[in-house]
Amino acid sequence: MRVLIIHGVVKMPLDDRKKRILFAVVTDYIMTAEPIGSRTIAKKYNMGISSATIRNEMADLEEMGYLEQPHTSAGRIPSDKGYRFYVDTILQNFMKEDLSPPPRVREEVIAEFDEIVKKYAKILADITHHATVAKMPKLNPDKIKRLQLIPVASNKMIMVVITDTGIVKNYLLNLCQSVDRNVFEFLNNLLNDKIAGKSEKAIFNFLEKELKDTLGDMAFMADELIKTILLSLKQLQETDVYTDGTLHILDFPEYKDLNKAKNFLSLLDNKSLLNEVLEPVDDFVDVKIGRENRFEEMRELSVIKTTYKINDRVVGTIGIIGPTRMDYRRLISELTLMTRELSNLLSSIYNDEI
Amino acid sequence: MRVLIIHGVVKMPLDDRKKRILFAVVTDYIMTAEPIGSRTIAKKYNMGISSATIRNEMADLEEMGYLEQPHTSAGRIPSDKGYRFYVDTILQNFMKEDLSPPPRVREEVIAEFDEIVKKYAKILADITHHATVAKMPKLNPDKIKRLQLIPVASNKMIMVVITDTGIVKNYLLNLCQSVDRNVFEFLNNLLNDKIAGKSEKAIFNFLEKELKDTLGDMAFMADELIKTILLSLKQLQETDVYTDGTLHILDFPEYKDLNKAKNFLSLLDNKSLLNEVLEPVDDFVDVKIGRENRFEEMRELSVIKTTYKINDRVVGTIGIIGPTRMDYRRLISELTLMTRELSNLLSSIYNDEI
DNA sequence: TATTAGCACTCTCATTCATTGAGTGCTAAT
DNA sequence: ATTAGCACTCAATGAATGAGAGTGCTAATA
Repeated sequence: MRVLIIHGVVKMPLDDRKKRILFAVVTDYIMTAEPIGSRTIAKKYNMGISSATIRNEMADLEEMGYLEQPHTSAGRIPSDKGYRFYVDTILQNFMKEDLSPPPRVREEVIAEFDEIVKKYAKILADITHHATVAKMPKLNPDKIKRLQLIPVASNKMIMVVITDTGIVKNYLLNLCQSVDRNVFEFLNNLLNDKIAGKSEKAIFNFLEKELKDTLGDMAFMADELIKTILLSLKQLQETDVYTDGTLHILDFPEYKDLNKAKNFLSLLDNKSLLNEVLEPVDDFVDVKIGRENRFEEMRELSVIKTTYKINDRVVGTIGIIGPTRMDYRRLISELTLMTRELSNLLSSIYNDEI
Repeated sequence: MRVLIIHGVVKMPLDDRKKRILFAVVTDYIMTAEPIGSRTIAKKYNMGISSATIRNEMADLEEMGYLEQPHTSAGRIPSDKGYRFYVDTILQNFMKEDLSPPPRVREEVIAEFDEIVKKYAKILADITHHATVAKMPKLNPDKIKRLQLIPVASNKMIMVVITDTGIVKNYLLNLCQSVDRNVFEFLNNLLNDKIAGKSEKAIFNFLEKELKDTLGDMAFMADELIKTILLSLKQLQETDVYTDGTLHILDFPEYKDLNKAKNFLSLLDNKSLLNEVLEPVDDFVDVKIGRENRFEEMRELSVIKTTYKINDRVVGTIGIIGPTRMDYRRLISELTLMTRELSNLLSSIYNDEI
């Protein structure tokens, strides 16, 4: 445990009574969104001490940075540091608890990877009444499992790219000449030989040097093929961010101010920022409170996030985002449960055979 | 022209002076969002008549239903009927104008159909500062162009469904037994023979009666195939609605009230309602003002929409949605221009050869 | 020494009230 | 038919006010 030494006096950061008062402030503020005063604490959370004593303790807590006062004659509210203390305590308790999930009945699914993740993000938003964010996997080129060209007209074909997590992307190719149908098998074999499962470097090498020669009298389609394959590589490495339940934030009293609401909603529209926010963590669950977030725009927001996996391999992140005043205990619990289920489901579908 | 007969007196609905006053009110209100009074009109739009005369005319216009008064001592604002008159006049003028579009440089595109439409909806939202809505095509089963099964593991395969507009859907199939790779050609030929381009009835017939027999010793995969094909048929007939620029509405003074804003945003989240709202029209451009919309929730909203096409075949709808106070003239113009471009682009990519 | 009661003080919030200003309808004059 | 003039209406604004909740400090108490 960290110890503060001030003026030569060894001082434990928080004695038990301070801790209880801090918790009372945090939990009450989470519920009511109103600053809470010494008298209220004394009455509501019967502590067995008078409001005056609590007043003194609160002054201490404020000095230590755990509490803040919106203005002189208001009650106190938790600071980021206060929430942090609260969350750390909660997380410790979570760790101790038995985390084996009540396994739910698995539903029948035929859906794309993204659809499944989106569905879970939606459910999570529904049950938590918060905005949720999900990040879809980013893939390495060597995760390409198969490439398939499908003819759709004499001078058009569709290229389907399949990755090891079953993600499918497709691209329409317009060719300047017609292609005979029976060359497709040759092309498909060629592409799968040279690209599927190969490293980015090997793929580039093949595209630059070998492809044109190998194609022989079909060299006219080389450019279109190269362009499309490069595009697909680029797109596979783009991560997709999905949000749901964004309108829930309008129910929070902190966003009765339209401008604040607008800023938050804009932020939730900013996919590239969310993408960074959702960088995977290897912790059990990661909580960033207020200014702990790297972005200035998020100084009044908290993010609870965790990763979802396929057979213990991290493939994406899912999170909850809201004002710093949030019910961390409940949300952490809901998030971890949903994520565990999602991971189970994905693992059972996209098992390592694919 | 329609004529009102009241108490035996033949009365033209709007003489020229009334028309000019009505237009002044509409255009001013569109800009300022403030009720406008007789004196302001007299000064700002120098009509050559006094405010008192305008006052009398406005009283008439109100009686006729073209104007409304928010409260006794406020100015007037246009009613739905007033906007309707304004819009009809505008549309007449639009019809007369030369509508040949200034053809822009066509950019290089490799993207899916949906992506292109979304991109145009986004641009439209950006330039109009309004929420835009786009409806993607709904497809008939007989528009399936190709079905392709792609093996990805011994007991897994992906089914790719391609329609005549290049829409690609894909489904992962989990089989209970392994399938030898060289049966795929047989399966692909079978499916394309029996399903691609066929009517819904013929497809059902094939799935129910022929499939199992034809498969022979691969009958074990029949159920999975049937399930997947039926799902894809269902999904192809689902229309997709996409929205963009929804946050622009928070800039309108009518949505400074958080509850109104929330209702509007929720409505824009309601895909199935938007889907109905965007039912295609065969008009040049369709404007629904306030209560002209079939939905009670939209009584204070207007929708401007039109269809986009591939070679004169309607494939989807794109629209602008906002408060009844909107700049109809400008928005109609922007919408029609963008839509014409979109149609051109789509026609050039998905020409009838596909 | 730690706690508590008591009190003066601060600050927000809701309410009230008067004022202002834009707009109207009506009437009488042009 | 048009306009000037006037009394009237109503929403919006801002100042004044009081209530209420909370604090910090001091002195009394266990």
